[in-house]
Amino acid sequence: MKKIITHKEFIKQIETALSKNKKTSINCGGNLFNEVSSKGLCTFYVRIRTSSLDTKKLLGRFPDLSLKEARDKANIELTRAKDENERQLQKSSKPTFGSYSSMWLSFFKVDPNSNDNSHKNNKRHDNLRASLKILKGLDSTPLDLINPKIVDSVLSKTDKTTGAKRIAIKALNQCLRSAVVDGIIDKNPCENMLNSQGLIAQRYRKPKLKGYAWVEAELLKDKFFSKLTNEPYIHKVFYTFVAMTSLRVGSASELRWTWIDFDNKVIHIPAEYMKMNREFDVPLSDFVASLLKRWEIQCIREENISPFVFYAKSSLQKPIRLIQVQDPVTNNTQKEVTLHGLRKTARTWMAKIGVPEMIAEYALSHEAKSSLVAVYNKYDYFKERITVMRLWNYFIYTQLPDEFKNLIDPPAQDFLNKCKSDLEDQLSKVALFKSEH
DNA sequence: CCCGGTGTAGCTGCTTTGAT
DNA sequence: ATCAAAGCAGCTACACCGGG
Repeated sequence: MKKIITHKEFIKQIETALSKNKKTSINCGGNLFNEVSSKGLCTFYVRIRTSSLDTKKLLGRFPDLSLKEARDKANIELTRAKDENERQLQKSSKPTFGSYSSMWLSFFKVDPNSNDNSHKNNKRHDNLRASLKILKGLDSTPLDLINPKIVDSVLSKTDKTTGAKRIAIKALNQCLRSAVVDGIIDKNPCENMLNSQGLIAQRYRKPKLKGYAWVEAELLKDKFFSKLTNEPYIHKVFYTFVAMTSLRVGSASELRWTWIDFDNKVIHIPAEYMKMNREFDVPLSDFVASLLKRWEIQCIREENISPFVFYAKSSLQKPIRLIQVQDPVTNNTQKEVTLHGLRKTARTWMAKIGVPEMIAEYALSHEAKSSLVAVYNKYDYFKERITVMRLWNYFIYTQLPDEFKNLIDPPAQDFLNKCKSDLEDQLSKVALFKSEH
């Protein structure tokens, strides 16, 4: 290493260099040197040499900048370069996203020889693999250099749908979270990539939905039933059943013939098939009874003997897959109605015809508003619900197109008349109540 | 190559808990 | 006593896959 020269020596060298009228370099030691140009400009430079680069950086000109000042400046630059280099070295020691993610992914691969995970399959693994494929552009990036901006630029180059990209970001986050736990990176900069309000987040965020879609009861015919007239028999029975009983689709899909008591006019649903593990009795109206009876006869005629009222296509021993009945509804109604939304429809209608809050809530199998009431009030309003259900089912019946009405034995005319007058009575009571206030 | 079946993620809305 | 946040269970959407 060149020894550090003194101020006196430096001045002397500058003078000789200037007199030469020729480009000369004066080495001042410690990576600092001064280049004297042919035109007499004396410029200080510091040489910065690390593993990745070898360059000189301009510090200033003599005599504006003294030798001492230049040396101080040079030292600052050198230490900064050294730090930078160390960070770079550290960075490059981190594994790349490609290598880490493939290791991470292999964890989800189900080992067929292990009897521990016999209930699993490779769906999850395959889905994650698909997401990582979308992020292939990140494979050569070290883990600690991944940030939302880079992810965004990689994603914008692919032609996948926004939904697929969003899922890819979720997968990326899961992977990076694992990397944090493994101690490879300190934090995941993409953690809030989908949650924050930034421009990048907005590009991938899912538009918020306003609850489950539903329509007013009066629109059920046009917006729901009429759009499903071409569905198979079993689906039509399911839709009518769900609309009339206002059960959750999960409970309805599990319905077994043994739960239905035609004699006592009740459907008894065991606790394990209801939300919150509460057993639930549904009053069986004449409409629903007829609907189910005719369906049962049809099943026997077609020799589809199943413990389930709504059985799966794949096996008579399995309940119907919800997606089977769900998809036609979402597709045919242009997402204006969902099966769960029918409960809202029923609840709104009941409020409109003046059914007391308590009875309506029980009809939908909701817990009483106050837990104190729930503890002391064991009465389940079953008797009252019989009437409510009869009126609601009569109303649904009036909403059914012919293709659905055919599923039910034509009720006796005087029964229909009674339902009609009962409903009108109830409506007039509400009208009176309204007019007095 | 399409159609229907499948598991999972994320979301919704009810229920419970906790704070005032 | 009241209200809002957190927790939880169920619902829908999504992407994939295998069989026709």
